[in-house]
Amino acid sequence: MPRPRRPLLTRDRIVETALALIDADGLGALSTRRLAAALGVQGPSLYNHFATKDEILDAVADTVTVAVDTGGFASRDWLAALRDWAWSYRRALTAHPNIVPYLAQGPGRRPAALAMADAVYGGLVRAGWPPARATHIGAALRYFVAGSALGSFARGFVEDPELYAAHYPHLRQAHRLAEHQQSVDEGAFALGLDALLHGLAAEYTRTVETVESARPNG
Amino acid sequence: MPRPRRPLLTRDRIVETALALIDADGLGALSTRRLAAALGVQGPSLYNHFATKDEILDAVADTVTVAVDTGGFASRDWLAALRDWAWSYRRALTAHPNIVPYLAQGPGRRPAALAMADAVYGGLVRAGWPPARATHIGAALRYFVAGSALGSFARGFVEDPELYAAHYPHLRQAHRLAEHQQSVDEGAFALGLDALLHGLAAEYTRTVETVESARPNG
DNA sequence: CTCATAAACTAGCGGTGTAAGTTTTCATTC
DNA sequence: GAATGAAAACTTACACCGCTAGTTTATGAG
Repeated sequence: MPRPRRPLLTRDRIVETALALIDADGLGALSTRRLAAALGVQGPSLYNHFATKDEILDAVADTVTVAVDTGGFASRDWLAALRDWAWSYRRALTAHPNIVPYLAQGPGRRPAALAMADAVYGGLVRAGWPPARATHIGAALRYFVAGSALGSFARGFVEDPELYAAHYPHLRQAHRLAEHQQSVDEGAFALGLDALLHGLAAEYTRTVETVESARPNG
Repeated sequence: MPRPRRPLLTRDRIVETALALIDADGLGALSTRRLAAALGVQGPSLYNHFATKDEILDAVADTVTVAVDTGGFASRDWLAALRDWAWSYRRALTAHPNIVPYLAQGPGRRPAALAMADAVYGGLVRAGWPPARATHIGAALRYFVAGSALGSFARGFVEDPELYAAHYPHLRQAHRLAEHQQSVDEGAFALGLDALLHGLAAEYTRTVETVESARPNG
């Protein structure tokens, strides 16, 4: 087949299909040939639209990040904005858990990931956090969200009662974790996020507010 | 070469060499043939000692986990034990960052990972946390530690000043993050961990201690 | 001494990412 | 409207991947 009258592929169609395949079968199951086949095309044709497979994955990762809402930093106080952002971030990642290991490597050059970092960092600095602190807070929350979406804690345990009964006295019920996967993971996330934000709020009153009220224009 | 007089391979030697290769060149660069070559042997010979490549990676991951110290749960109060454990866990992972994506998938059937989960969960329950809460706390800390070791926050940003200057007003200094990688990542971890533990301590006094003092044997 | 097992080998299968070169069509320019 | 260059599909091919099968020989147990 030579060049078709209407292009068979577009970047958008490739990314969309790649995400669907990753969601369905996992990151490891995405090969250029399988992706091409799903698009009704031969493997190397993809390289007319992307330079490498990683470039395709970057695009997929960025479409996932686009769904993250950082609007709170423009309209709400920093603590509420952080909470909203963290939950939105988590929802975006858990909607496509199989791409998270790739996405968790950092923003790289992906526009949506950079825009997100920009909004979070800018919002924290505007709220009065020192720049270095703002970096730390953004990083800490990213650690937590990425870690929570990366491997489901609950699914990480094998469903094999005998394995635990033998050697791990406190894990007798661990094989049941998979049943309640979603509630375990979400409960752990909610608890951890609340604790984290609680601690940050305390730190804020201890450092930022104190310093500001001591300044002439505080 | 037929069967040698003294075996050329042992499981330990394979695991040790695999970890060294992963540390040096990354998880993706570990192939059975390259690993075998580093051991002075042909690729398929590895399968006399391990059934699959994943089994090798499991063994590598578990040797990394062995270094995590959970001793605090036997000797210290739960909050100090959590802090010690989290730092020890982080040190163990950041010593071998390239294996973290594999390790972060969960304990599976790896003995050291299961023993760690057992110690943490047991310690928290013994301190008075309700079992469901103990699960959440262990998971939340694992999220945070794994996320922090997974992709270095600082290294996730590309070293390209122009990229940021153009479109991301608050990230003008982001290209410098890589220089201070270790201090950024450690600072973010320290801040986040302190905040998390601070929040958990507050939750403890609010729920566990209150309930215990209300009980006859409180 | 016998013999099953262990531990190396070689050969090979089906899969991978992607480079190279071919063909035809589209879009632009003279 | 013809010429031309880029675009978008193709086929072929390379080096690598995890792993299986079958071969050879040394070891260790009965």
